[in-house]
Amino acid sequence: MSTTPIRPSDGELAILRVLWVRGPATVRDVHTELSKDRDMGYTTVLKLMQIMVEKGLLARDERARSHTYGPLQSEAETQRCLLKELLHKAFSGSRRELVLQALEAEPASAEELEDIRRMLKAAKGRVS
Amino acid sequence: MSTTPIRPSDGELAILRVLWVRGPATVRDVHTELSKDRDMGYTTVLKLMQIMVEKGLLARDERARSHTYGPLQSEAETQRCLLKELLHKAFSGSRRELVLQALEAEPASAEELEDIRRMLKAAKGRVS
DNA sequence: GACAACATACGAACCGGTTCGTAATTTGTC
DNA sequence: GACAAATTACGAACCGGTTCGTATGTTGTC
Repeated sequence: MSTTPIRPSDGELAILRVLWVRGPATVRDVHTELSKDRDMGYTTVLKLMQIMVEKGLLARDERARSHTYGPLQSEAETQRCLLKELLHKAFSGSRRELVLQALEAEPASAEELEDIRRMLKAAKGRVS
Repeated sequence: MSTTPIRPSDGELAILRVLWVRGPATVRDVHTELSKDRDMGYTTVLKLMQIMVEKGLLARDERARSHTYGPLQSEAETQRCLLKELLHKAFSGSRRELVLQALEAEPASAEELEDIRRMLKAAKGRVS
C-alpha cells in the first residue's frame, strides 16, 4: 500500500472488524451484525460508513440499490498502526515493555506462551 | 490496588509520563517538561491536572502554595489497562496476534528479539 | 398508480477531551 | 502598603466522534 494507514476510531474499528470477516457487505449486514453486541440505530451505522468512505477507510460500490462497502486497509495493517501509536504514546517506543505487559495484562496459559515463543523463533529467522 | 485502573486520555497520559519519571511535581514542572515537545498553555496543563484529580488519576498536595501532584496509578498498571483495551478492540483478544504485529510494526533487531525471548522464558516459569 | 418497505442523504444535537482567556488569590519585594 | 509575579479557579469555546430524526428517493407488490 502506498499511503500510510489511517487510524480508525472505535466505532469505525467495529465496522472494519465486521468487514474483515465478511468481506464487502451492505449497511444492513453490518448493522445486523453489530446489533448483536451494542444497541445502535441503522442510520448511525450508515452515517459512520459514509464518513469512512470520505476518509478513505472504505470503498463503496454503488451499482446495486443497496451499496456494498469494502475495507481499504487490511486488518494487520490497521493493527500495526494502532499498536505503533500505543507503543509511542504509552511505552516510550519500547516493544520489550509492551510485550511484557501484554503477557501480564491477563495471566497467560502455558500453551499461549509456547505459541508466542514459536512465533518469536520464526520472526528471528526473518531478521535482516 | 483495590480499584480497577482508570484509562487516561492522550493528554492525561502525557502528564502521567512526566510524573512517572519525575515523581510528584508542580504544574509548572510538568508544563515546562511538556513544552519541549508540544506547544501548550500553562492553564491548559493546570486544568487537565485538576480534572485528573477529580477522576482519581492524581493526588494533590495543597500544603505548599504551588500544589504538587503525584500519580495514583503505576506506569505498568496503566500500560496493561490500555493494552487490554486494544487487545479486545482490535485483536479479538488474541495476544498471539498482538505480539506478532508488535514485532512487525517496525523491523525488530536480533537483540530486541533475543531480549523478548528471554523475557518470555521467564514468564513461562511463572505460569500458574 | 398507490402503497409499504427499505435505502440513502444530511443536518442537528450531544459528549468527552482539549484549549485558553480571564478573574481571583497568594506571595515576595521595594 | 503597593505593586509585580506567580498560582489557582473556572467558564466558554471548540473539535472529532457518535447518535439519531427526518427528508427524500427507489423498489417491488397488489
